Amino acid sequence: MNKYKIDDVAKESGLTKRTIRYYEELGLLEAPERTEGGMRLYTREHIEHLKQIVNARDVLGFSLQEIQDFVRIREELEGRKQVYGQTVEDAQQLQQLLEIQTSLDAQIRMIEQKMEKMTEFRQELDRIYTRVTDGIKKFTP
Amino acid sequence: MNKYKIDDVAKESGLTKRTIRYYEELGLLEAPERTEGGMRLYTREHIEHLKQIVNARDVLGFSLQEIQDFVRIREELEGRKQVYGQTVEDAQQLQQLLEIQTSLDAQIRMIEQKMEKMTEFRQELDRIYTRVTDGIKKFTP
DNA sequence: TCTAACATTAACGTCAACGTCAACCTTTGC
DNA sequence: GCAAAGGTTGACGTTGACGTTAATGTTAGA
Repeated sequence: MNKYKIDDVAKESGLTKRTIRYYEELGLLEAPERTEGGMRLYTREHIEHLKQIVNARDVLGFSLQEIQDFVRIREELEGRKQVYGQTVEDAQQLQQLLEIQTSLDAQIRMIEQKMEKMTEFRQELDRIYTRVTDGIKKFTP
Repeated sequence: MNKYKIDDVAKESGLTKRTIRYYEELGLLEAPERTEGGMRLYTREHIEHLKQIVNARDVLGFSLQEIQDFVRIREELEGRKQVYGQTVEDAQQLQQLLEIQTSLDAQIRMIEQKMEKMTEFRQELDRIYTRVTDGIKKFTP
């Protein structure tokens, strides 16, 4: 089966059920299909998406608000696809793309800055590490 | 003068006075010297230390607790220096160094994992960026 | 020396990001 | 077909990381 209930999703993502619902409530995670009775039915895509969110949260230290900004970009791109058939004005479409590009630019610059700082931090750790191993050598000739 | 009062430190570090005192309360920042009347007098070292904390917090997304772990390592190393004169048993010193080394190992591995994930994230951004610029090209031949 | 400008502690307030609990409804396995 | 297991929506509780305010003391400069 390719439909998952919330507890399956919780187990695979490492999040609690509460958190998963909370992310949906915030608009971070797309609201899944429901059964007749109201039970949420997730797809693989939801799970992958959640893993990305966890990544951004834990690894990049993004707030849920910041992640929201990122998700919005993704959704605007998806949204564009859906209206492809209808004749949305070209100028407007272009305008939208340019805005997304600006947003992306900012995000990429931010990531690069973070990686730079992280490298610095790593080097600091390395320096300390060297000092420690040198110290150990003195005791174990 | 090489002594700073809390407002100077606040201005240079970008933190509020409240936050600076809070970090001291948590043990993140070393308690500074005081005047007769009880006013805190910081040194350049305090300021640099604070900047590192801000970096770890904002860039690496560390919680104050995680930063605390890092600060502890630094302090244990400094602490070792101070007792250098006294005859602390060699075996004990070595033991301490080995513990620090283990701690550092874990931290370095964590950082490396974060950088890996960050690279993934960057690539994802690049992919999206490409799609967007391709979309723009279609409108501007 | 006296006052305006800044510091200190203590205590309560706030906001994000969930945890937890209750009351109730669905599914599932025997 | 029925009980146990699991899901749903509120709603209130908690924790971390500070903000804010009050009451009071300290410094610096005219």
